[in-house]
Amino acid sequence: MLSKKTRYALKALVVLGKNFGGVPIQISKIASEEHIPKKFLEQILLDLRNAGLLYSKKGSGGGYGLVKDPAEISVVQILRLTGGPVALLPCVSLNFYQKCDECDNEETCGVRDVFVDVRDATVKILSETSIADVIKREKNLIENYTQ
Amino acid sequence: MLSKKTRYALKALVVLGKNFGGVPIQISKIASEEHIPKKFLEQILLDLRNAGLLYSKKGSGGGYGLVKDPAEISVVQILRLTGGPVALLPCVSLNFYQKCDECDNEETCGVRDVFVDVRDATVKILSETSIADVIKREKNLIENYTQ
DNA sequence: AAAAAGTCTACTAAATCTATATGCTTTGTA
DNA sequence: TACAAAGCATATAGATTTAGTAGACTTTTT
Repeated sequence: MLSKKTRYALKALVVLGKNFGGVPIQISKIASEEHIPKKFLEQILLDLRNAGLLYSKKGSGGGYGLVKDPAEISVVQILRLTGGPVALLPCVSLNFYQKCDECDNEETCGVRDVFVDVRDATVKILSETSIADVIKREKNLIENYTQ
Repeated sequence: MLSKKTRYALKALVVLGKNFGGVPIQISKIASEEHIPKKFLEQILLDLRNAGLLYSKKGSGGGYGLVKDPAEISVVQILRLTGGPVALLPCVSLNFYQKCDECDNEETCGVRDVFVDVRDATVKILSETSIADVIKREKNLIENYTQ
């Protein structure tokens, strides 16, 4: 399961992605639109800023904006920045690997082998999907929904 | 991430799967072989028994065994029995669905749409993989490893 | 100067997960 | 028949993680 932090980050990035190229958007605006606790969102956006994904502007008329084109930001990147492992087992994680306590030899673990496949399938989808793609999907869904 | 409970269950089922058709295996044997805390494993196997997956025999010479052929037990089934959602978002889970607190309309949520795809890919792999398949994978890994 | 907005750190509350403890029941066997 | 082996069942404790809150500070604009 993704953490709330990750979900909130994705939601916020979609908002910022739609606004790419425009004037900065305030935390409080994103928070109220997306029903995210403001102080929590503050921390999250700060992390994303410190990771170089967002720029910020203080003072009146300030707020946050994307540094890069939303087409250049993949969903998997956000999961890794905000949450942690994409894999379902620590011994299978590419970026948050941890040795399996109970396995004598994880090279020959059949369970692990299955979850390597799951990880690969998941990473494939999430690395091929950008914030821009999420926005496109949303548009398509809205079109078909109101028909 | 899978819980320890789920991992332990899978490990235990692999042991029991290899033994399918033989005499019952004791909790303590599985626990020591697989480095699983015995009392914890007790609870887990009890759950699997109550779910109809295992039979048990009390008293001397007792233990646990699979009720069904390991080829008939899918990995996804074990996750659902022991852990919970396979999906990465509650609003996307087939068996543990929960409404998204922050979404006004989840039918048109682009983020959700992406994680439906991820869920489908994961469920496909894990429902096509049985305990027998895990055992086969293990055998293949061992063969290639010792070469 | 004042207000708007982000920055930073610390803390707390709640939930969940992992594991342990204790006593009970059933079954086989000496 | 007694005893030991093994599972059954429930309660509880400890640890960890997550989610959210608080408060004081800095920068920028008007």
